[in-house]
Formats: sequence, C-alpha cells, structure tokens
Amino acid sequence: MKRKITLKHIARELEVSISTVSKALKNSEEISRDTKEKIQAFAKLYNYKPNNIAISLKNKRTKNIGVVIPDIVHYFFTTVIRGIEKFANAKGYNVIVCVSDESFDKEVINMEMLANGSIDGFIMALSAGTQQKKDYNHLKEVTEQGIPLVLFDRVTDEVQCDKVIINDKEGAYSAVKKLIDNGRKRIALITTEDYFSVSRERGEGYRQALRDNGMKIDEDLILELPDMEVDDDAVNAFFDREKIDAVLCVNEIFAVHSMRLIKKRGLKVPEDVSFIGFTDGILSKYANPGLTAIAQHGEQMGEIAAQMLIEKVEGETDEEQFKTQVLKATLMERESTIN
Amino acid sequence: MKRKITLKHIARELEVSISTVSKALKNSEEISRDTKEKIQAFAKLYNYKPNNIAISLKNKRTKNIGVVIPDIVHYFFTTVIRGIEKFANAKGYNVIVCVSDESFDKEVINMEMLANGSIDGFIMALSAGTQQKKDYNHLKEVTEQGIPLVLFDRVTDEVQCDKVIINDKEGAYSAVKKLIDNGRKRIALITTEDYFSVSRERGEGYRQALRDNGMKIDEDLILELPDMEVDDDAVNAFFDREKIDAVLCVNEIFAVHSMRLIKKRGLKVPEDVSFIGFTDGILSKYANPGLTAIAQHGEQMGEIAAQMLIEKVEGETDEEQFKTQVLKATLMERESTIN
DNA sequence: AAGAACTACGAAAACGGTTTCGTGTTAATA
DNA sequence: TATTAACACGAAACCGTTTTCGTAGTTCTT
Repeated sequence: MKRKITLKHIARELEVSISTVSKALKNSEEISRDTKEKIQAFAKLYNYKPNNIAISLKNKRTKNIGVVIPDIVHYFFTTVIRGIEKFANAKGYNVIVCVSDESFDKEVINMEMLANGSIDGFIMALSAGTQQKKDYNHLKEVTEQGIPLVLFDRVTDEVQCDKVIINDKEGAYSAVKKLIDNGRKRIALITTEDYFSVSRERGEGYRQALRDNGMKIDEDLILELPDMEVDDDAVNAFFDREKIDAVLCVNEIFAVHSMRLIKKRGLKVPEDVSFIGFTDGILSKYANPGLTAIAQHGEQMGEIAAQMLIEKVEGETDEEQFKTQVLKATLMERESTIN
Repeated sequence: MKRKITLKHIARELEVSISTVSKALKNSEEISRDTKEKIQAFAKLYNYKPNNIAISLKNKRTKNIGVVIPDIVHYFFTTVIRGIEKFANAKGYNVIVCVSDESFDKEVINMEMLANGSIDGFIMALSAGTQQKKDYNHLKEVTEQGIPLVLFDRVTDEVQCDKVIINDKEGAYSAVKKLIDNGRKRIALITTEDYFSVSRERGEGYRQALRDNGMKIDEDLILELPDMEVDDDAVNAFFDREKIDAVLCVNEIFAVHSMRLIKKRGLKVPEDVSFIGFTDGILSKYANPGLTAIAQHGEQMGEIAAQMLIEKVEGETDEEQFKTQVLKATLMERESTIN
C-alpha cells in the first residue's frame, strides 16, 4: 500500500527544504531551473498531489458547496442538482448533498454540520417542516457568519439572500388560460396544503386566470391533499362530487395519478377532461397520454444558483446586494390537452 | 457579521492557553472544575463549534464519503443515494456526490479530486465509458492508496473491493419464467449494448430461462439499443419484423416507451403483449397500465454499501477481505402482466 | 524538613500545506 | 577592492485543532 506522498517526503528525499519544494511545484521564479526540474520530475514520478484538507485549512476555502434539499428521490430536485454539479464542477467545486427529508430538525442539523468549515456556501430549498414552522433562524445564522446562501424554488421573504425561482403564478395562470381558451368551463385545482410557497403562488395564478376571464372561482373545485402521496378515495370522492372538464395539478404525481383515476372512470383524456401538471418531469413525458406540463427548468435553476453562489463566494466585496432571479415557467404541450 | 470563534479567541479572552481550552471543552480530568465551567460557559455563549477542516487535518479522517454515479437524474441511483445518506448521516458522515455523466474521463477526474484528502472512502457505480474501455486503473490506484471502495450495481471483477449487487440474472430468469408460465411463446428482450455488466447478466437470465423451459433462443427476438434513449423507429421496425407476445426490458424507460408504441399499434397490454421491466421505479408505478417490474432495491443497496464502507473506514485492521453482497431481485407484479 | 505525589496548567509538536522574510553566495558595479 | 544587487534557498509563522510532555505550585508522606 503506497501511502500518499507529501511535501515533507519530497523535501527529505531531495535534501531541500519544504518551502523550496512548495515553490518549485508552483513554478516560482525564486527557484533555479535545475532545482525546479528535479523537484517536478520527482513529484510527477511519485504522483504527488497536494492535500485538499491542508489547503482548505490554509486558505479558509474548501471548494465545496453544500446543497440541502428536502428529497433526493424527486425528479425536479435531481435536475437542479445536475445543474449545480455542472456549473460547480466546471469551477472546481465539489457538491455535498444533504437531504432534510422535509424535516425542520434534519435541515438544521445538516446545516450546522456543514457550516463548521466544510463548505464555502449553501444552496437550498426549504423543507416542508421549515415552511410550516416559519422558523428561519438557522438560515439567518449562517448568513450572519458570512456564509453565502442561495435559496431556490422553495424560498421565503424572511431571509435576506440570493434566490432563484420560477414564476409559479404566471405558470399556473397561463396553464389555466390555455384550458379556458380550449373551452373548458369547470377547471379544478389539485394542490397541497398552502404553507408551501410554491403551491400558494400557483393557487393565486389559478384564481387570477379565472377572474381575468370572467369565470367565478368555485372553492369546491379546489382539492387540497394533505400528503404528498395521493389518497385515491379523496380524489375519487372529489370527482364524484364535482363535474369537471379540466384539472391543474401542482405536481406531476398528482397529475398522473388523478389522470389515471379519471380514465378508470371511463372518461377520456383529453376529450372529456384535460390535464396539466407542474414540473415537466419524466412522468409527464412518459405518461399515457403525455401530460401537458409547466416546465420548472430545474437544471437551469441549478446552474444559476451555483453561479450566484460562486460569485458571492469568490467576490471580495461583501456587498449586501441580494438578487432574486425569476425564471419563466413555460408550457410543454402534450396529449393531455387539446391544441 | 460575527465570525466563527476559535480556541485561540477563547484562550485569549479568558487568559488561559489554547491547550487548556481544548481540554476543558472535552471535559478533561486535567482541568479544574472552576476553569472548565468558565470555559464551557464562554464557549456556549459564543456558540463555539470546532472547525471540521482542522479536525480532519489532525485526524486524517474527514467524515465525508464520496459517491460517484453515472447520472443523478435517474430514479434508481437516487434511491441508492437516499440509502447511503440515511446510513451515513446516522453515523455522522456527509456525502459528496459526483456525477460521471457516463464518461470515463469525468469519472477519473472526480475520483482524483476527491482522493486527495476530501473523503474517507468511495461508493460508486461504473460509468458506461469505463465499462466500455475496461480501464480500471483509477479504481486500483485509490484502493492501493488504502482508500476503501465499495462498488454497487455496475461492478467489475477486475477490481478487488467490496461490492453490492442484485441478482440480475435470477431476476431476469424469474421474469421470463413468469411470462412462460403465462403461456407466452415469443418473448422479446430489449436491452442495451452488452458492455454493461448488468445487461449482460440480465441477458443471461433471459436465455437461461428459455433454455430451461424447452424454448429455443431466437436471436432475432433480442433488440440491442445503442443509446439509453429509445429510438422509436428502431423499436417499431423490430415490432414490424417480429411477432411478439411478451417483452422483457432491461430498464424502465425502454419498457414504458415500447409499451406505448405497442399500444399505438392497437395492441392491448397485457392481453396481446405482456411487459416486464427492470427497476421498480416511479415510471413503472405510474405507467398505464402499471408495469410489472423487477425491483432493484436501491435504497437497501445504498444502506448496505454505506455500511460496508464505513466498516472498512473505521476498521483498524486492514484485512484484505472483500465481500460481495448479492441482493435478491424481486418481482413487483402490476397490470402489464397477467396473474 | 526533605522528598514524593498530585494538581492544574502551558509549551510545543504535529497534521500538510502557503507565504513572508531573512541570509549566504555569487556576480555586477563603482 | 569595497559595495551592492541579484539569485537561490531556508526558517518560521500561520491556518485550528489535538495531544504529549514538562513543570510550577501545592499537599502528602515519614
């Protein structure tokens, strides 16, 4: 087992000082050609690579960025991670992923672990627990320590930091507008409980579109599911109760799942009932019929978040200028709506 | 902006030495009650937390584990990560995720970056590029340096290390067996090119099941798709050419996608053609009809991999004993096959 | 009263680098 | 020949911990 070689080893072997070795490997002008060549050759031969930890300690920069997300088995979040990875890797950063599992406590614990020197900055989406509790002290603490933070998708106004979101309201608005233009009269909304910033925004877009088009808002057409998993009975009861010709869902699973329940009732999609879902993910693409979806552009979101973060990390100036970048939600039309 | 406080700050403020502070915070017997209480109170007040990087340098242990996977936007891999996270976090480890993007070069670069002190061990699945190239020197190098390595799912015999896989051959075998028992006569296999260890294994299971049941292997019933994305024309041509009453696919996407093409041809699933796919993922669950699938138990796989790795990392003895743990692939029956 | 044994703490090395500054040797200059 | 500048390198501090070892000062022996 050949252990990693250090500057000290090289220095001892070549009978020079550690500083000379360090400088030689950085091709410093201070060191003579001969010595440099000798040292560099030796280093290459023994495949010397500087120890990241030592460099981190010295520089007070880890080149790691911490990503805290509610759930990793979730298409949207993985696309965001992909975007982050892509940008971060190109800049020489590694990505430490922590999952809060929608829990406030885990979010706090994870952030505290990472904040003690392991990372240069955070990119995160708030857990459900945190949004319910409305307790953002752990976020405020890291920003007060001067650790840059970028929030994406699930954000809050109560923390001053960079943010990147999509225009959820507009996305929902244009989806509903499309349904109305297609002649749909009874448009339902299937959503989560409203402590999620995104669901709230999407709900507003839905209502606004109805209002702007002279349709009155029927609260009975709005179904709030308490869990992220779909309860078949609740949805079926909803369909029994209300006559519906279109459905907007705040996520893919709600959409695909309720589309299936509708088909089981012998109704046709999109002829009898149209469907649109948020998140243009893998389910929408492979659903049958293909699900018209509002794309959240996760990968782009991740890239932008990473860019914002790295700018702050590497920026000398600690100007307290925070931006919120709003991406445009775009409609990806498939067979679940009529063109 | 309140900067992080260090031992040195506390020492200066309380007019004691750094060593005294360090010991006091560890509740050492060496330090008097009075001094300890004073120091601990001060530390708590200023929310002192030791710097992870400094500790890593001292201990030569980072409490980070590196995970290198081909693709993060892939249900199976994310479930594995979830399992790894779960186990690792419970043991106080963080997870650094790197994506090789199926590329040999990126895999090498990522591993080299992490191997220079950033992590205590690796968990990984080989990229397509690596499996094609059959070049495993980067893996051998890290193991030679004494860095523990656990391979999962996409493994190779050429590297001596711990491994965790599912019994792909048996999984495919039992799937085909089931199709035969259902009276299917012309069972197709849609697979990738065969440099993937898993595809090869699955193919063998398919052939074996046919042989064992007195059916002859018709190579024309095996379709190898060059890409991970499905080429509609290739699959349609295949269906035009061959009369088929059942299909086994080596992944979800192949299965769901070709199931859809079959339905577009006016055939019924499962009556006319049955489908079984590998990876019991989100697509299988929400497909219409639900796709009978061979579960790969990603989360469990991740947990086991993490456990194996952490055992090696924390084990004193560098016994060169390597285990390969084989999980049982189980069939998850849904509507795409007849019971 | 002198040595032994504690007690309670500090100095310093170590982890593996980077960087500033000092210095001996040689070469160029006056 | 004496002075100076350039060159090539080393010593040491530093990043923030941990840990070993040394040692004042006190208390306990006999």
